[in-house]
Amino acid sequence: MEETDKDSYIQGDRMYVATDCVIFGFDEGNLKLLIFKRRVEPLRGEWSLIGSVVRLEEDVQDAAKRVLKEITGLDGVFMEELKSYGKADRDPGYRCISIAHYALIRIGEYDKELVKKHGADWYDIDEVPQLVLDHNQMVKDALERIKRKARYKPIGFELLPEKFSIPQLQRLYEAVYREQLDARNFRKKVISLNVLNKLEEKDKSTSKRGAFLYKFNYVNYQKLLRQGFNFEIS
Amino acid sequence: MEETDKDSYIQGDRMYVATDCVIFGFDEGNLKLLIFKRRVEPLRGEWSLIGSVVRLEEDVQDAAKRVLKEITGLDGVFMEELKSYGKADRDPGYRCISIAHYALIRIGEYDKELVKKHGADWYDIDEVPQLVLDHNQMVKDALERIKRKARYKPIGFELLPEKFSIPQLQRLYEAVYREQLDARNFRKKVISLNVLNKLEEKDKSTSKRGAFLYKFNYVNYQKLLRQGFNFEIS
DNA sequence: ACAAAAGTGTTCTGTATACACCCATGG
DNA sequence: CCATGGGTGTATACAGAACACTTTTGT
Repeated sequence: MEETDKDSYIQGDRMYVATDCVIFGFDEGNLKLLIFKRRVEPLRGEWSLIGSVVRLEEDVQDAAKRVLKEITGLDGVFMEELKSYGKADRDPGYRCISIAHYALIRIGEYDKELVKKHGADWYDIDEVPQLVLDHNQMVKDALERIKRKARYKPIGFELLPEKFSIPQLQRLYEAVYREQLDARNFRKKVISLNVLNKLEEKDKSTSKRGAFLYKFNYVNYQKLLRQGFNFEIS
Repeated sequence: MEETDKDSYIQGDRMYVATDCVIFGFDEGNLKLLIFKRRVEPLRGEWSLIGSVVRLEEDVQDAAKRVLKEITGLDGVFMEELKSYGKADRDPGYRCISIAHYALIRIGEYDKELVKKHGADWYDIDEVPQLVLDHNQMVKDALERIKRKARYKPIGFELLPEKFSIPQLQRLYEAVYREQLDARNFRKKVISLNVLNKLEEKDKSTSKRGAFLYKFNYVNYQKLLRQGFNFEIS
């Protein structure tokens, strides 16, 4: 389990390596963060990112994937190393460095039972409570990272369902950049990249008229990547 | 010492945390890398990045700084975390993850005695020999990082002496990007950023006419950072 | 019929790019 | 006097930014 691993190891004379996951989702126009309330000492009752000690025989990256899977049931989603948190005094209990990772998940697809069972919950990114240790810093760093990353990688598609409308995509970018975008310019830009396949279907959930749905075209995206391109949108 | 720390700790039942430093310099139009030849087992005689185990009471970042200082005598130079290398089998001897860092140093300023004493040497970035473990991968990753970083931060100034000419700066960018740049456009671009103070002096080392020297204006650079800007040069 | 979101084009402006010649100096 | 690298300006193309109205349809 995410918390017990760590706790069962407490000793004062050695270094522990852990990983903590900053898990983002997107829903109803808001960027969300998955956190959980600790049920065991130390720090019982405090909000925390989800993490675990890295096992001796386990790749660090695999540990992060394991954590994500344990709490959301998901694998194969976008996940990347953020950075390490290695201050000697970051954890008052024992010497532990954390290699933080961040993940972008489709908020419709996670395993709700599992999340509930672990006492985890989604928080709007503006309403994240105080977290244990340096976890708020991790969230801040991860946010900056995805903001920057969105400029050269189409990060948004990881967070949306398979079929999505252009206004939906725009709301996502607005949530990440924290600014309003011009609908005409936005549409022009994303369509010009040639990585969207328009479907016949419409999404009628947000308007009477309905917005056409699109799918992300991974083949064209690969081509684009090879050429090098700029996804800057503002 | 950079190697002995690690070696004196060998045990099979625990996780070690190390740091390895990718140290770049720039000289005579070439980007260079500082590496050293191991003098003790294991892997005696092999080329390696410079690294050390992170001490129990030491911040990871401080460990990286310590390593850099031990071998070059420098501190206060630009140094940043690259990423972690956490494969369970990356080091056949024992379980050790490495938090790699990269540094950009002024090649005229390091302590030559110290470097020599450690068996270290500068290699042209195109002529780096095979290194131990995953160190070649670290170098490759660091190179990609500085290439990308150069697009939004004026990374070049860390590698040049305090006073430098515009052609010198251009050669540095050419070495990092691995492509020829147009001298007129390059000059136009860097001057337009308003972060260079022109001096009266000239550098006559590369031409008879001499090229005016400049200093980097950190105050204006801070202003620029606040506005957000694009250092893209090509 | 009206409210509410989706969808559509054009103009302007700034910036990146391409490109060729004169300048200053030491030898 | 000439070889070598330093320094300068202009024209063109392209991409980002600003901007307002029509369409659709459920209620």
